[in-house]
Amino acid sequence: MYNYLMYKNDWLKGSLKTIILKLLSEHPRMYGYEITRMVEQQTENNIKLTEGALYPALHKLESQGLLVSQKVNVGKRIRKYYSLTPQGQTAALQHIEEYFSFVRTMLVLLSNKKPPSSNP
Amino acid sequence: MYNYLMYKNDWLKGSLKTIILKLLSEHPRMYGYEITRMVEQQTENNIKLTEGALYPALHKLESQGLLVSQKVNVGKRIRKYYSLTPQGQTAALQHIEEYFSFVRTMLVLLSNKKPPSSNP
DNA sequence: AATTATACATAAGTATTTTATGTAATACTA
DNA sequence: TAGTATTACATAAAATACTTATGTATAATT
Repeated sequence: MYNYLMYKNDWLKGSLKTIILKLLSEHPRMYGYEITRMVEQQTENNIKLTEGALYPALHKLESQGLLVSQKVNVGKRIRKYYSLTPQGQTAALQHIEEYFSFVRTMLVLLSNKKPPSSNP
Repeated sequence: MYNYLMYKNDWLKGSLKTIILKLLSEHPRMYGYEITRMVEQQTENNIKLTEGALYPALHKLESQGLLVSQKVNVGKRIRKYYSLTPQGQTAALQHIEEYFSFVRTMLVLLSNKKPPSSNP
């Protein structure tokens, strides 16, 4: 139905980790589905995460020790809540800082105006 | 020696096309090596394109009709100059616009502050 | 003479994402 | 109450883009 994102380009590639770390740094614990919903809500449906990308990314971050998960029964269904480990907290802050730095660099590159022509 | 970029992350993935289109929209023609140099210069070495990524990207943009190339002999060496086709010009403007829109969206997501705690 | 810079190119390997598929409970609606 | 949509997890094949490595060759510098 939907692509990964409204933006047809690949800009979001590599930003999934950044988004996950950011949301978890603002919320004590979240589960996967909740993350997709919150991203849609906060970006007014401009960014839509796909499950096929999100769940493996969460698993990887957990295997790297940045996240821990906890399964919680909700009725007969299971929710898997993720939260940042202490290591993950540090990594998240640094990661987000670096992202801003990256964006600043890209904006320098993309905001550059054509240099004045050498003709008078 | 260097990675694709100083930023160890994958944020630049998918932005290579954007960078190429931007530089070519500001310069009537450029060749690959020149693009890598200009990106380094303008980003103070924060972004370094690798040839293994750049050349295939240029080829692809050309095959898509956004660029045309022209080989020029410089001494005994060959330079391959690229420039935007009319279609490429339009695409570049739109692409860069969309990139800014994407960045704005990401910044909304990543600048969100923790909502005030419900405790008094 | 040797190294660095210029200038192109491709190919194997890796990583990330898309797309598709699967399972199952719960909620809504016609 | 039957069908659809939503919630909620997961994985696997295919596509894609990039890194890393390699190759060729000229020109400039040390």
